[in-house]
Amino acid sequence: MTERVAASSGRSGRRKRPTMLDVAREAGVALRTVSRVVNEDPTVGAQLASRVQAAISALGYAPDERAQQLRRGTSGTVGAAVRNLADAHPVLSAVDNAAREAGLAVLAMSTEDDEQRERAAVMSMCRRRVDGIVIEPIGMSHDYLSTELAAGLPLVAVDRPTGGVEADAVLSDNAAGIGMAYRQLALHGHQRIGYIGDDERIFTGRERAAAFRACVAASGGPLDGMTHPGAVSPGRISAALAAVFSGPTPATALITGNAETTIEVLRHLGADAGRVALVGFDDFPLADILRPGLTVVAQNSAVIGRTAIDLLVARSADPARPVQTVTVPVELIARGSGELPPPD
Amino acid sequence: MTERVAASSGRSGRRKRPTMLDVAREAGVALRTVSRVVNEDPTVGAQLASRVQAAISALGYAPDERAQQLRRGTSGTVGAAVRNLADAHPVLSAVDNAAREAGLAVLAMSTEDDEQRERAAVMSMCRRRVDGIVIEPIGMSHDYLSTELAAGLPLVAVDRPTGGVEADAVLSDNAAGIGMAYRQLALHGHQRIGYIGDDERIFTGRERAAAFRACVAASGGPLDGMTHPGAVSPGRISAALAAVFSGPTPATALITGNAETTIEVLRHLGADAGRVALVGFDDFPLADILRPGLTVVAQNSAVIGRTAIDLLVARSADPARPVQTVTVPVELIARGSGELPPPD
DNA sequence: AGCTTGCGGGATAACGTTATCTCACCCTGA
DNA sequence: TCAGGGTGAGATAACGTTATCCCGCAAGCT
Repeated sequence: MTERVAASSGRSGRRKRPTMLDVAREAGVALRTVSRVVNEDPTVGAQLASRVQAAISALGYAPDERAQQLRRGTSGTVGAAVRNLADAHPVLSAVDNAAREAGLAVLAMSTEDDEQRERAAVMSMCRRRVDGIVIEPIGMSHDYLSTELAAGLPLVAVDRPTGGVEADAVLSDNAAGIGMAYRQLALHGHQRIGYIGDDERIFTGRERAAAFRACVAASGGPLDGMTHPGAVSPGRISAALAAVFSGPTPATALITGNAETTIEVLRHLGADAGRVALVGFDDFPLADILRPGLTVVAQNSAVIGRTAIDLLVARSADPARPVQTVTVPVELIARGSGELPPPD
Repeated sequence: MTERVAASSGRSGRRKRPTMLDVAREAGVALRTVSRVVNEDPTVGAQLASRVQAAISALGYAPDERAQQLRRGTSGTVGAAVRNLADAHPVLSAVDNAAREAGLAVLAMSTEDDEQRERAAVMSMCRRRVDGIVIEPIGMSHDYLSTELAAGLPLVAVDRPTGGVEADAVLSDNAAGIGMAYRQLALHGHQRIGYIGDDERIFTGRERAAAFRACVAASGGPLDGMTHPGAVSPGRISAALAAVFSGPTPATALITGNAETTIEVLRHLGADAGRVALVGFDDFPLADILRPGLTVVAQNSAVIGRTAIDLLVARSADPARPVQTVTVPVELIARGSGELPPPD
């Protein structure tokens, strides 16, 4: 790592920031008048206002939002406790946009799929007195939030419901998505379809595996050895793949339960990836530049994010409104991999 | 979108949050004593402390961090103004982790590559009195920050330097990266190499294009028609590709100047992608599952993020220290696409 | 002229915390 | 018995805003 020290001698040390009082003195008016100008109170005269404005820009004054929040009692911020900040997160982006339109800033924190970190992040948000929290729940139990909820904290769960406490939630239609994937493969001649997905201890893993089993049962297909939920680790994926594609009646097609699994499966299939019919739950960037293109069940992140903020704002306005769960439809995007015929 | 209204009657309305004074009354002690207990001041007696603790948990009290910040004069928060929140952002993740270890929370805001939004985001952070800002600069000029910088705001630019004001910066070694890419292709027999990259109005686009030209000049190769900087739009990429691969001496290999360009190029190449030698600047998830695997020049996001926070903390401790620019090495990851031989 | 009205603008008290100062108290030593 | 120190805990003043109250002043009315 190369370090280059610039010629400049740096800054002039930390001066204290100008406060409203400084502006008032500079403009020769009372403190309260500066406040009025900042808040565009129409009762202040035009030439006096411009004098204050001049003082504001002369001093480079910017109001301290913490003090405003403290005084006003509202923070204008929503917390977003998301699983991951490193990977693509279209829902967070949608939340950010919707929040901005509602005049709210977003305090995003990563939970890294860790229950302790989720709790730490959420409690930190509470201490900051955010106006609401959007959470991708990790843990099974969110009892630690019951006091905050009772105090009126608007909380919206995204992707999975909260456990132990009642809160608004925005979920994707997991069962419908699995159904779409299954029907698409069946439509293209597949009778033996395998499923590899997330751990059933996780809500989405549970819902999708259950939906898959229901599809198989409904179509009268063979059930045993076709459903493989579990943690996303290279070893387990490899074993699951071996199980699905071996035995007397090997699968001819595969449904993967989330993006991570899909990618790990593709990694294992390697050069064979083009030969097996595959539909993945979750779209991801670059799914379209694979050969063949990857057929996916895509969640509608934009709608999910916006709905989450809508629910947050609604609860904020009326803390007593009934708890609501919104299910957002998913969409099948056919790109080729799900339309491959069986080997025969 | 399906809506389901749960049976529950919702919450009990918004109660006011308990304050330190409430705890003091509950425990029958003075306000100041509660503060001492919260801050683990050892001068408070054991049984009194436990009595206060009991009152705290009975009331579900959590200190108001805004008031603490106001009083203490520090916010324990760093702002992160990043280009994008929707796509993968390993640097942000590294910043988040490093900041957490330093006891700082991260207020992440997206600038969406928009100069106005960058400014709005940064000013909003300033109003929140963050202890420092990590920024991926968008605009050419950051003069609007000069007052804040003079007031001692620690500012660290990441990926690109700030314009018009002096600030610490963490940059990748763009020239070395382009050099690595060029040498790798030359090593595998390529003599005519093309470059498609970002607009030269953008710092990284400028640096990388310049480095590429220097490589070509140094190896005595043909320069004209080989360097194609510009905005990343499907139309321009398509035109650039046509230009590079046509004419009397078409290129046999390609360097792409950033991840966006790489992906757009792959999209255009389609089935031919496996036939052209390609090295991309920037690694991205899934680059390894393409066929052939994509050879890339990878930036060290983890080091970049950590260094940014280190610089921030250092400047916070000593506002007068000289401005510093740290250059982080890049790494070539050979996965196949950069090792393809020329067609002959 | 004296009174009301309206309006621009100033003093002051919150908001919830922490820092400084003060004080009451207990224990020790002479 | 009393001085002296150390210790635990309370009163009070900030931090930078905004909200409430109030006042001075000019104009319009009788």
